[in-house]
Amino acid sequence: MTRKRIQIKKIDNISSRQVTFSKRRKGLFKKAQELSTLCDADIALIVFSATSKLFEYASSSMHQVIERHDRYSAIHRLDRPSIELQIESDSNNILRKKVEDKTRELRQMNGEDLQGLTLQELQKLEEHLKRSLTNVSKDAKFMQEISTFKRKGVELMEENQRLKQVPSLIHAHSYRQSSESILSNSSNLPEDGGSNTSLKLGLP
Amino acid sequence: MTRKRIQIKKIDNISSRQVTFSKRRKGLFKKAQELSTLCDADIALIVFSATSKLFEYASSSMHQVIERHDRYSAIHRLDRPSIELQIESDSNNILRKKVEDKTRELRQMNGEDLQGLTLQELQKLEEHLKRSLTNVSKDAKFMQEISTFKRKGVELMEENQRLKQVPSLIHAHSYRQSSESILSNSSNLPEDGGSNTSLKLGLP
DNA sequence: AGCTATTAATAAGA
DNA sequence: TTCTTATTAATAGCT
Repeated sequence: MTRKRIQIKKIDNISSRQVTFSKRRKGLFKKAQELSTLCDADIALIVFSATSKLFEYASSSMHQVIERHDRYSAIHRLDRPSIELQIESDSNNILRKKVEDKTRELRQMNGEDLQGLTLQELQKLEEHLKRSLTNVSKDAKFMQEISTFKRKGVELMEENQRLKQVPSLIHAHSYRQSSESILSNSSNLPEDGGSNTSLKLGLP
Repeated sequence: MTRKRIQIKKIDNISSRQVTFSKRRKGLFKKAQELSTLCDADIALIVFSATSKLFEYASSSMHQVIERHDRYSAIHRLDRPSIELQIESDSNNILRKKVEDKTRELRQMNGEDLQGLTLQELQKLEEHLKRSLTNVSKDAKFMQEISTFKRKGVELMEENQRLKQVPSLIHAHSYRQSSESILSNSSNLPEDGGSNTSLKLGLP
C-alpha cells in the first residue's frame, strides 16, 4: 500500500521493522475501533511486539471480552483471578451494564432484537413508538411552518423595500394590492394547521 | 475508503451493517496477520458481532496470548499502579461517553431533546420511528395471532378428547359439527392478516 | 457475491 | 519520530 508492493514476510531490517510496526499497529487499532463503532461489535485486540512490549485495545473492557471469549469457547477450566473481577466490578461494571442496557433498548426502539419480548412488552413498545412519532411529527410540522413563515416574512420585507422607493403619491394603493397578492399566493399551510400555530409557540 | 466518505458511527441500516461487518472484519483480520508476520508480533484478536457470534484470530495460540496478557498486566499493576489507573479512567471515560451518546439518542427516539436537530434530521428521525413502529406493530400482530392459534389449538384438543369418549356410533357427526362451531366463533383475526400467516412463520 | 470509483493506508524517502 | 508523497489496498454504494 505504498511506494512499492511488499511481500508479507518478516522484515529483515530491524529499524524498518520497528517503523512498520508502529505504523501498522496504529492502523490496525484504528480499524478495530472503527469496526466496533460502525457495527456495534465487541472487540479485544492484544499485540505483543517482538520486544515483548504490550499494546492493547478493547471496545468495552479487556477482561470482559476475554471472559466472554472463555465462556464462549466451551473449554474453560480455570477461573480468572477473582481479585481482578472484584476490582473491576466497580463503576466500570455499572457503566458497562448501562451501555448494554441502552444498546438493547435502542435496538428494540429500532425494531430489531424483538424476539425476547412478550406480547405485552411489544404492545407497550408499540405505544411508546407511536407517542414518540407523534411528538417528532409535531415538531417537524412546526419547524416546517416556521420556515414557511420566515420565507413569507422575507418576501414581505423585500416587497416593502421596493414599495418604499415608489413615489409617495401612489404608495398606499400599490402596497395594499401587492401584499394581498402575495398572501393569497403560495400558501401551503392547511387552514386549521396555520390558525392555531401561535398557541403552540411556547411548547415544542 | 470508497465511493463516499462515511462517518464512523453505528450504521443504521441492518443489512448494510451486516455487510460492512463482514467486509471490514475480513480486512481487520488480514491486517492483524500481516502485522504479525511482518513484524514478528504476537497478536490475539477477538471479535463478537452485535448478534454475539464469535470471530477470533491468534498468531500463536489464543490461550497463550491471553495468559501472557494477564501475566503482563498483573506484573505492571504491581510495578506501576498508575498505569492501571490511567487505563481504568480512560475506559471509564469512553464508557461514560458511550452512555451519554446512547442516552441522547434514546431521548430523541422518545421525542424529547429535539431542539438541537435540523429539520432534515427531524424528518429522518420521523421516518426512522415510522419504520420502527411498522416493525414492532408487525411483530405484535404476529404474536397476537400466534396466541390466538394456540388457544384455538387447545380448544380443539380438548374437544377432541371429549369426543373420543363418546360412543363411536355418533362420533363422526358430532366431531364435525362442534369443530365448526369453534372455528366460526371467537375469531378476531382480520381476513387478510390471517391468510398469509403461514408465510411469515419462518422469519420473526 | 462481484464490480469500481473513491478514499484510506502506508512504503520510501527526507 | 514525524511529514510528505507516490502507490497500493481497502471498501461504500450498486447491481
